[in-house]
Amino acid sequence: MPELPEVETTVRVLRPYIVGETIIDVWNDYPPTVRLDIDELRYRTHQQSITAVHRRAKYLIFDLSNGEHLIVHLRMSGHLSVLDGDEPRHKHVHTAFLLASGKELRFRDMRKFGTVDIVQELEPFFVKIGPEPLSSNFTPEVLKDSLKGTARIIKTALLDQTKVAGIGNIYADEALFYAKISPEKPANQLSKEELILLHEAIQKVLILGIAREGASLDIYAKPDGTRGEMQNEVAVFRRTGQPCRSCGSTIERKRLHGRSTHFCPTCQRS
DNA sequence: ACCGGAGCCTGTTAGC
DNA sequence: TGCTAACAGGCTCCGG
Repeated sequence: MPELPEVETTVRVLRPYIVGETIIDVWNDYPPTVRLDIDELRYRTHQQSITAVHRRAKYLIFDLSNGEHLIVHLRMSGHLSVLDGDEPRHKHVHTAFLLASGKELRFRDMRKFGTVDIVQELEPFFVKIGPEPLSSNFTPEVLKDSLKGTARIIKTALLDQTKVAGIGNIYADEALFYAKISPEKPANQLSKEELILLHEAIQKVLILGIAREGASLDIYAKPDGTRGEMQNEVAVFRRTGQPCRSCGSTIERKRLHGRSTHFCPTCQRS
């Protein structure tokens, strides 16, 4: 489940291997991944060099020399790597960008939920996406504005990418734990103090996640195949039945709107 | 305008 | 032990 820290880690590890490479062809054996006609993608990326790689929300963005932007979303099981073209493709690779150097940017995706897109302008593509939680523009006031319009429970609101960008199930649970807020509290009922705590907690867990190079709980790994370390530092996520590291209470799990939610019933009372 | 739920996938795990 | 069913979860679409 790549979330902001996992995508950011992918960008950082990939960058030195991919910037300066030139795309000469695209291979694909599962068309739904590519959100446009495959021949059009091939045409628009042909002989384009990759000038930069960056991230917005959970999307990876490859800037091309013609000014266009290749956008990849890893969704549940996506993984990007740069390998020699003569190495056999893993069976879950469904899209590959053939590079002039003979290498390939390979998109492995067991669950096939991932997407590849290309746009001329970034802004329209991200028009519905909420603020970047690690940008200097993201303040407790911005978080308050994002949440004031919704009576949904805070756990669900945090997963809504139009409210705040980049948070998924792991970091939502972790942030709510550090902010000592019940996942079931209505988002628009958070006090000013709670908004400040939640803002701080969101940044804390995302920064820690990036520092640990992501959480390899299931199949997430860095582009070079090595694992992140964040799974060793989670406070509540998938720690059901284990003692809370703060108060010793037993961590509970509850299904909220179809998402498993982990929390400490003592620390996260209100 | 907003919300909840189904659907998309397949490897792993739980349960009979 | 061997099978099936449930589960995992980000995002889009659809209906209320």
